[in-house]
Amino acid sequence: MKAGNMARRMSKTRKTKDKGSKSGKKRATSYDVAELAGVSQSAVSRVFQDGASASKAMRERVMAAADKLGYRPNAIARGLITQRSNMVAVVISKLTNLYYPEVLVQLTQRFSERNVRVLLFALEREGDTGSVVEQMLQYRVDGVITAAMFSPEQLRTIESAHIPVVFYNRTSREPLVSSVRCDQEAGERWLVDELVRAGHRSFGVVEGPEDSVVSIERKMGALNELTQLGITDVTTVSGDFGYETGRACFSELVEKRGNVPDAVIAANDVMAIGCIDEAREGHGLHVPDDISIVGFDGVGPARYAAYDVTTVRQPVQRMTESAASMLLERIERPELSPEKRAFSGIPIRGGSARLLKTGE
Amino acid sequence: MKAGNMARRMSKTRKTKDKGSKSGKKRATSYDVAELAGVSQSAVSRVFQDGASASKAMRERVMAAADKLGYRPNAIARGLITQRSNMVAVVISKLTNLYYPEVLVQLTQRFSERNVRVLLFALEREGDTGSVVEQMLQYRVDGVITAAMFSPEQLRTIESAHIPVVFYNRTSREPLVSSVRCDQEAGERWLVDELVRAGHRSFGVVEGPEDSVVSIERKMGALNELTQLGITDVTTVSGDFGYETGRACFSELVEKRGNVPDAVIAANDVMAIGCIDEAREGHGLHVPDDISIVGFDGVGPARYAAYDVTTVRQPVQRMTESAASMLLERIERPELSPEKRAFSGIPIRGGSARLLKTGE
DNA sequence: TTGAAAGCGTTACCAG
DNA sequence: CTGGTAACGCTTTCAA
Repeated sequence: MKAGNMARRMSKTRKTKDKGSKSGKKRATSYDVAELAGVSQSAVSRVFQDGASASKAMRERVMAAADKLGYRPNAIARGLITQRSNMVAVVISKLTNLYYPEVLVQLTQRFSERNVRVLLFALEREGDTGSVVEQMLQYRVDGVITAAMFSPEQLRTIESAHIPVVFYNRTSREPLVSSVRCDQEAGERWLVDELVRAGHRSFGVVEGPEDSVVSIERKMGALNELTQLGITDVTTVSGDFGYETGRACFSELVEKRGNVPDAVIAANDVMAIGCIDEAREGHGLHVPDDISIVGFDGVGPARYAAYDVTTVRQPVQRMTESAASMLLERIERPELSPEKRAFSGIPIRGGSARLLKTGE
Repeated sequence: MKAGNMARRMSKTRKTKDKGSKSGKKRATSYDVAELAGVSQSAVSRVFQDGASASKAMRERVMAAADKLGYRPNAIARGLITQRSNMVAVVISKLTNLYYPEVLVQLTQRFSERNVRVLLFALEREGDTGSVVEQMLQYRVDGVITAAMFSPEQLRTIESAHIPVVFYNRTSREPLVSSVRCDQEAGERWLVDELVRAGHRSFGVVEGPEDSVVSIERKMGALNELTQLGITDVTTVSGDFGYETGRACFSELVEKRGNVPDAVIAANDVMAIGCIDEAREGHGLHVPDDISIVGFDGVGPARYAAYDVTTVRQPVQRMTESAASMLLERIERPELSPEKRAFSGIPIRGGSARLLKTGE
């Protein structure tokens, strides 16, 4: 029973011999450090842990040996024994509104601060989720944040592995999953209310890709509120969240109606900008005198002087912060029940819509 | 010597007993599958490998058992024994031109296709590289793609761990590192040449953050070519790649000069757009009749009708593809020497600059 | 083709 | 506080 371990230590010893202190071929292990420091391997392990018990003298000897050898604890090996990879999966797809590059960066930073690494998955089509699920499970991620949809079956697969999931701006019908989202219905309601208050009566609605949940939420939010207010002159067309289809949609809208509506509600800022350009160039209209155009998101270009889009900004910072902590909490305490958080968007009164002054 | 292993198998057996086929508490291992299939653990391992030798019968038995148990090979354990994590680090920073959200997505997809996972690192400040290096080494990534700078010392640290590195749009003075970049000097040269050919004689140059290598390359590319052509009436101001500073820079430029230059060369499209807005709104100028303004990157907003920026587009697709394959090649064959690839940008003649017609 | 056994580099547990 | 030893879940010889 001891033989095995002796053999191991011997082989270690051999390895250490045939390498200099720096440029050796294989990376140093805790055994190498232990040997150099003249202590046990367990001691080395403890020195590199958080709540470890190690005397000051020990700590110093070990540290000295460690950085002489360029030793770094192997996170892979650690993950194997602790059953914690300290990695979370972040899933995005083409349909994910990447007009916020910050989302990814901020999420990563939030996790970094808490000593958690991010394994990034990008889906070509939304349908690729299958292999992604497979991969995250193989890599034993501790949790998942997804801005893409998973099928109920995939969700069950993940859940059966006891991996907590947080949806980002994707509300799932499943009641038992956690999510963080911007309250898009409320945002659309604000936009519609303001437009109607200012006298707009006929509307065009430009929706995004048919399979985007975000787009559907926004469209329904707007349509419901319009109905609520008794507005029936509403025409809907759909694009893909991109600038070009924004332009195309505007023309299609006008053609379909046979006239220009009082206002256009676009599913996002980029399409709103497309609409503005097409209204101006393609139809000689003045924005907002002839027509009001509003978007959603509050991305950078919406603030460019040429557009100054009236929109609702997503509180990205708070959303990412929230998503990260919800996930980490659930990793720490798996018994926690799912939770859905919705953040209100921030209304922005730009020059692209003719609204009443605040307080009027 | 045998005792240890017996104990192991016994404990496995026990575990299997107290769990149903699906909702058990712990995840199934190859031992569990082996037992259920009535074969050895090695056999299971082989079935889940690529070039393995396993009879058809065996394969079927094992597969059946495996998905009854919801078994998935543990990539962490595999990495430990094979010394290959199949993960690469991708490093970005705030200064990284994230106006291309695609870069990250495409890189990730390129790696995915080749069965390699991406570990994402985002730096708050460029200075944070220290802990990032530490983390990538701890996680034993097989390679690194970085769009942030590393100090020579950090570079040596990584190299001494025999981890190949590819720089993305960061040329390093070090001759021994691989890199993929857009040839920004050439791009700026094209812009300057076209402007001068069309009669522009006085210039403003708007550079980005002082510590951004990309910005410096672009500025130097433009200044050198201007000098080359004998143009001396050049004023330089600097911003931070953002829209607001683009606007501020334009005003600063005019104030500093006491007049309006014939053309402005901005370090990127976003600042060019800022300049255009400020020229129009702040100074009542007409673009391009009163002044020509050019940018760099070829981002989406540069194509919006209100700006139509004359610019040079980076061939993002080819660059990411190239970066990914360069890195994977070097992971496969560590003896390969470093290589630097520069891709020409794609000139775009937009309406923001008064240029001669092609062929004139 | 198959199975037994030895690691991979850690942490966890248990005596001293 | 310290050291010895058993996992963790896999791949990889080496015999059979």
